[in-house]
Amino acid sequence: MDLRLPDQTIITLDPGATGLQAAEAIGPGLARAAVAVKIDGELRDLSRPIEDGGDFEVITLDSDEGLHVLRHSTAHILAQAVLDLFRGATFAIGPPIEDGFYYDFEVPEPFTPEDLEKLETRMSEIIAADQPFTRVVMSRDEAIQAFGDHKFKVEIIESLDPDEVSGTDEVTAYRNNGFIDLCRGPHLPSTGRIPAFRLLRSSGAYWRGDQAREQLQRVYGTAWASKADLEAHLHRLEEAEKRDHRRLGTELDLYSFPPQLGAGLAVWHPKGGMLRKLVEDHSRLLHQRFGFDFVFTPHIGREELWETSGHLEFYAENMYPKMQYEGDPGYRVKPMNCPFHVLIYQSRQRSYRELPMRLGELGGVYRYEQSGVVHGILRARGFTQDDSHTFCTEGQVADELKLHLDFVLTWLRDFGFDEFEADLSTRPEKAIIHEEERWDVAEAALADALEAHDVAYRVAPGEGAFYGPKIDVHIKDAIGRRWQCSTIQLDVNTPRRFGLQYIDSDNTPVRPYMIHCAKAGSLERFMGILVEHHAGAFPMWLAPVQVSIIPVADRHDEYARRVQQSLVEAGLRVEVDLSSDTVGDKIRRALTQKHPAVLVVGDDDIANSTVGLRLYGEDRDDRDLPLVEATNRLVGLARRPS
RNA sequence: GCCGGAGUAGCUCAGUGGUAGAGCAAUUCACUCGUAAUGAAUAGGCCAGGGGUUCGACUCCCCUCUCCGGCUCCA
Repeated sequence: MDLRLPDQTIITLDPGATGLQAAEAIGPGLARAAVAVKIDGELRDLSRPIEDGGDFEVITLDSDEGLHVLRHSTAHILAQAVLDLFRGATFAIGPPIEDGFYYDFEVPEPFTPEDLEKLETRMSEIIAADQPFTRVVMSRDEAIQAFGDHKFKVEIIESLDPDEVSGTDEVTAYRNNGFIDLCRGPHLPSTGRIPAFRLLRSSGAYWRGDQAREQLQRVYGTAWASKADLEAHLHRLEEAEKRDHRRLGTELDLYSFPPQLGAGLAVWHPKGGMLRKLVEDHSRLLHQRFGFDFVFTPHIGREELWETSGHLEFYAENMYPKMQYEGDPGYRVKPMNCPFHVLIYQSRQRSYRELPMRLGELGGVYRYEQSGVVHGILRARGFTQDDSHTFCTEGQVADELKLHLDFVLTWLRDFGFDEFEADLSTRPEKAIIHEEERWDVAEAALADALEAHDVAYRVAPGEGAFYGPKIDVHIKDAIGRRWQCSTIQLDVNTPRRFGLQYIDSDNTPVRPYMIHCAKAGSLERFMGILVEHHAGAFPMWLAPVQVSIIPVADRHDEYARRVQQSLVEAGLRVEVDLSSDTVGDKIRRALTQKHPAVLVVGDDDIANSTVGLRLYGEDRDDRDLPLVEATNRLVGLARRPS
């Protein structure tokens, strides 16, 4: 049989040769590094015979697929250790995930940190024993027999679609020593091939993610191709912790979450308030540039409004309860701005000549999030949407969607994000919408808009809002994490529910389409992402304090204040450090606060009208710089991006 | 909401069934200094809140609140 290698060379082997033998035929070094092989795109164990030729690739720990195999095998060993050490434990599922793996168990008592240490020790013993993994093929009935003591495994076996697994009524399992686990594989040749792993934490998880089902104990771990890689990964986790927006919020004095306010509710301190103002200003500016008019609407509205909009039907669990005095109709705090904008549209009769009508608002909304999910300002109960609603004709939909996408991408780029991925979410099953053809038009228009902007996207079938399909734009931050921010949703339902119409050129009433769009999503969440993305060291145009001035001694205070005055007149946000600390201490404080620019002024500067300039992130300073020149440079650096 | 962990000075954290500790920050004084911590002194606490057990609770038990890690959900 012939195997075609990735470089297109062909090697010829006897049929039935194993993947390992094939790797040896290529080279002994490769064979030693091999953890699995890939034949015609299918990952397989090294020890498994190859019957027919095809495209062949050796998988090592240098690739994501190799790490996937490594982590999957490590998860098996975790399960093996748990079953060894905990009487009465049974195991559910244990897949590899990004950067690691987890395994879910049903155990009488949750795992403690000490338990994790014991498990790591046991796993190390299993790895040291270098037990070979053996692939076992069995019939479904045999498998149910073999896993009879483990109810979750039996449930999995019974739910497997035979056609999907192998086209036969067979399932596979992997055995090492006395331990066997149901698994599609592939696995490492033996347990000794795991170079480095660590258990990270345990937590609760539901069987199949269903709150109504058993609560299991999930153990998270990670595994890497080398001890150095593991250390690097643990270091990255620490770095992520250092840029945690809650920690930086305290350190940089941006915002806090007073317990007296309740979960998910933040107060913004002066520096955080400045950050907000800058973000809000930019939002208003771009709205205006893209042809949106700003509106203002109240925080509460009659409950009836939410009945009409359908939110009480679909969204009630996230809404705060009704506020009502005796004899009045009862009010709800708004979780969304849409119905209010609809009311503006409806305030008088509309003509086709007025469309598209684009209404924008920085609207404060409140949502009752489950207590366990609130997370700083990334997931709050009160937040501000940079919301807009566009009313347009069917013929305008495609162009409007393109304009909205353009707006969204401009916004994100201005804040320093330039890697995007989009999800196109299509009609969900729960959508109780009669105008199906409108859904089809809408979904096609969104796909067109994405293609017109050359944004990579994937289709998420059935994940649209109940009122229409949507595009969600995800950004990648400085340490590679993906965040969902912007959303553009085409709404075919709200105009119908509110009976919206406009008078067309032929004097007939027509129902408009509606487009919901949020660029940041939640301004607070977006600012949290900004804090983590920049690790608190904002680009100069966003920095609450742009320049701090440090007089060397207190006889320089007056000059420092004059410099401040002159920079403020140039439009900069400037602080002077008038404390009696040493220069080194003041510098340290300015750097810790991540101020973009530091000006040190002393005797020479007073004599020559100069300053010493040091920029954040540059470990050097520029002395004897004429103040005029420094001002020009700083003003240039502080310019907003678009 | 569920599972687990936690809450001690503004921040980071020690501590123990017998009257509460450190570092940083703060305040005062001295120092007046040229690019990441000058020194000394002072002040600061209903040990999250409420019940209980106990001669005695910050410590043990129960409830509530808030936070953390997940599940689930989502902007």
